[in-house]
Amino acid sequence: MDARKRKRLKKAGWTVGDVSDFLKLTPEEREYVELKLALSRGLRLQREERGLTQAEVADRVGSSQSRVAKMELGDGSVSVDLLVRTLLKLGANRSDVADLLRRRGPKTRAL
Amino acid sequence: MDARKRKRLKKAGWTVGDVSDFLKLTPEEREYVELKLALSRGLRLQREERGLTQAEVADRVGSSQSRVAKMELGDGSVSVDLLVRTLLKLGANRSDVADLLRRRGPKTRAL
DNA sequence: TGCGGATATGTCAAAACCGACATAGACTCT
DNA sequence: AGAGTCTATGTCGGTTTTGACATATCCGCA
Repeated sequence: MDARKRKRLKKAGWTVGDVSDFLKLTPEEREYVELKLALSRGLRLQREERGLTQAEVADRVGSSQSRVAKMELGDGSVSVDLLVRTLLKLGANRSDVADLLRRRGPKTRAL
Repeated sequence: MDARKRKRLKKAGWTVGDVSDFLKLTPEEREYVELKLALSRGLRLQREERGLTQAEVADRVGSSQSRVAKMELGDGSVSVDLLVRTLLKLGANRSDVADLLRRRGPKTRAL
């Protein structure tokens, strides 16, 4: 990859690693990852809006701080199922979840 | 989020039992069930639009006919995760999934 | 009525997931 | 620097989910 392009991308919020990693995924895999990250971001936003800690959220939804951290990071050990159930327990409804799915992540906006 | 409770709701059509069960669910549980049913219906529609059998879909997404049947029925043993991954493998994207989530089911419209 | 293709239901071993715990890192105070 | 608070990471035993298989039920159609 061209050095100038790399520099430009970095400035725009990209890292070179992210891009090449991305390109290794099949379309379905990429959609799946992004879908999950959209829910992750939504969860973190919900929590921050309410000024809660991860431990408090964990309490509220019957989980643990470490798992909430993993949820917000889109960790591989977290299923879409868990993310959805957690969001619903925090008061979201189907339509809220649908909204989150539509939202693009900050890193992919530049595409 | 007990799977037994969900399972009791999977029967098609209106019966007195189903309705009273419905009223026993917490809001989160109901949202979860409906969200899942929305994806189930979406999957069946996708399949029927393409004129495929459950066995063919199973093949295409690396599963089995019986599991596809369960997916389309919103069976308690099927996770939202599996439904989403299956839809994506059939060519849907995040936005398509979001559309499905928003759609109300024919059975709940009468409420 | 009986056949054949499609869908539904039940079960199970293997894989994936989950809550919990320990611990490390990041950050802010004093 | 040390203590306190919050978030990130690694691991693990118990639970849930999954593909596969067997079998049953449904639905035309001859």
